[in-house]
Amino acid sequence: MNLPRPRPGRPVTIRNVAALAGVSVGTASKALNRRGQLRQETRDRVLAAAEQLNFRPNEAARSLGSERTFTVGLITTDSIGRFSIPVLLGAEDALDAGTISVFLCDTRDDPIRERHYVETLLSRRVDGFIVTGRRSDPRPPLASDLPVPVVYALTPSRDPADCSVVADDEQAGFLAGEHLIATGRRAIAYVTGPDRFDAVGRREKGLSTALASHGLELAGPVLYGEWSEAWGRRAAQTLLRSQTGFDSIYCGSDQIGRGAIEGLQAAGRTVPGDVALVGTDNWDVMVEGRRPSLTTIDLSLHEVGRRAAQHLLAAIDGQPVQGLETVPAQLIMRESTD
Amino acid sequence: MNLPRPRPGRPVTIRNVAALAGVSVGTASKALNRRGQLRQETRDRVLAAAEQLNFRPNEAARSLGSERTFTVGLITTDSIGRFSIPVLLGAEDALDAGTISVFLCDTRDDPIRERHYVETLLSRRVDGFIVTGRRSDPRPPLASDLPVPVVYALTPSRDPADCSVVADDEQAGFLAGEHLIATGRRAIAYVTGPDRFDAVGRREKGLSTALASHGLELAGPVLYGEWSEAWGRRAAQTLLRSQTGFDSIYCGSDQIGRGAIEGLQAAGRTVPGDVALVGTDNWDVMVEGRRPSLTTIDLSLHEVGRRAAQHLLAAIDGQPVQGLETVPAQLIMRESTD
DNA sequence: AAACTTACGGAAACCGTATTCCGTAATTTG
DNA sequence: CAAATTACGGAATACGGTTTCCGTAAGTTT
Repeated sequence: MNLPRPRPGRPVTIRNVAALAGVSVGTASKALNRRGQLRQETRDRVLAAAEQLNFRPNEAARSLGSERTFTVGLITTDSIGRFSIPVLLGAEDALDAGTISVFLCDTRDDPIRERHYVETLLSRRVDGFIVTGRRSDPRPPLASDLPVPVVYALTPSRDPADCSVVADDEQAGFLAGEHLIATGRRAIAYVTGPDRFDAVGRREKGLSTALASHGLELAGPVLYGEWSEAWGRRAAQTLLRSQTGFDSIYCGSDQIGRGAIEGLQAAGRTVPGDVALVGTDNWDVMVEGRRPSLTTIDLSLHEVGRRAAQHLLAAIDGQPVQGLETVPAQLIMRESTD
Repeated sequence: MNLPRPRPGRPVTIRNVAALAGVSVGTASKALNRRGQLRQETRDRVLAAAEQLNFRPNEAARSLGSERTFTVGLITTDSIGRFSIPVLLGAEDALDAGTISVFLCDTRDDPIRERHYVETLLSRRVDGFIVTGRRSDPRPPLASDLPVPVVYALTPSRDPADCSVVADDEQAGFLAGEHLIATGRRAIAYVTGPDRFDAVGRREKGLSTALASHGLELAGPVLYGEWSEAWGRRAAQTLLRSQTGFDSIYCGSDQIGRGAIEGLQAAGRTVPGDVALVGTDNWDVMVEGRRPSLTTIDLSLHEVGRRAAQHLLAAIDGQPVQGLETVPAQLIMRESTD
């Protein structure tokens, strides 16, 4: 056999363990992986040797034989922003259970970087990809004919055959509408971001559906603007100046919601007394930053990430899922509605 | 030679490339890596074959021979929060230049998870670790006698021999003080977070130094509280009620700063007319959310991450750096000071 | 006690790539 | 034109594991 002694400064190999335990490499491997038929005494001897040398098997070497690397690539297009973080953490939750490690890559919306990362990760033989981004608008597929499965989280693929997990924007609008109606509001306005965002339209649809089912219509035209507090403030003023009668607002983000609260209060209106408000995102800092705290719709991004990771694991396991999955949103009630 | 044809559904190997090009594996390897002495025609033939088969060398296999994996572990203790993100992005910037991939692990402040991740990443033979967290208080070293270098970013190691890169809290306080004095303020109050945070004390020290150099002292006792807007509001009221004369406040976070602005305005004071304010963190959403926008101290966390990664690269390269490095903060002037 | 199982553990092949060494063919030199 | 270089590319080996195959020794059966 003639096995080597540990070389200082270099990682301990299974050969060193085998040498110390006085067995062959093959036997050592079996002992460490609880395979094959070995005497208990032999197993123990090997395990003790491994322990003593602080042996850690080289995953790269293992994966050479075994098809899988237990590694996935997580590609985010938006610099790890407010939206991708919960998705990322949710994904980590699910992957962790399978003791899978995550390569994180941030493309910063640059297709060239994206291409480069995909290449790099393919060289590392990741078992699959999760792709996420800031917006819920569809994006082009990562690449055609990749050798490993891909799941899109939050930002779906434009190809309907790909597996995508997204938030339920339509239901978000619906929940907001139902809640406001249930708490006695009848004249609901909708203040939101730029209308080029798909989410903006989908939420309107859900909101309108809720209203229609009670024989109501939106109070005034939809107010499109930016996703900012400043826009929320201005929109509130606009609403007050216009002759639109309204007793509540559904806001497309918590930032808009917070701005709207400020705008209303500055004009002497009370919340929720005169006007009730529902935001979107459940962003702690915005929602709790000011009195009254903001009732909001939580889009369950953590769950979006978790489901995406689960689908990826299934696909890696040979059980791919196709098409779009929508994760339910949740209403979180706070002080801005009653 | 007898080389195999590509097996469908399995990654293309260098053998397949060699077979297609009609050369041996060794020759194919040389051609692909621009090594050895080969006829140009042969190189081209191999490269063409690789191209045609869409060959990507297996990094795991490569790293088996070569000491290095071009991979580092990034361990964050705080669920990828507001503070670790810029650090992380800065690190990515620096690592990207070396085409190094990043394993991201989030320990969620759990030492057991941390231990587990370290083991996992060591098995994957990462070339080094970057450790980051939420607070600037020192933490215990990642582990003793790790076989690879570690650099701490933002959160320094308790062992002074370790390499840590941190923000300059003392200078942050100093800059705030100098700026307020330069703009004509003489009575500066300090509203901040819990005094168990090291950063709180260090900023006070810097602030006091600036004041002392102009023959001034802090206006009233330091107001310790939470890192929240609510505390900022309350602290403003407290200051107004107390008989402390003050014409400006240095706030330990932008959230506190924003709350303070609200508190002052609610009491009829103008900012910066009656009271000037400087915040800390340069958190866009807080700083720009409300008029007047907030002058603040940017702790250069992105740079902290970048430097940490650079030190790690150097250490991996055999040029380790020991001890603490402090990255300068920057004053960002906006409307809350004049 | 001879024949047959079973338990145990070693040898060897394999995973994908890089590298060292060496033989052969082509080219240059005397 | 023979001898000495040089150019080229194949074979072998190493990297760190896992797995298959097989031989030997021990235990069981009749």
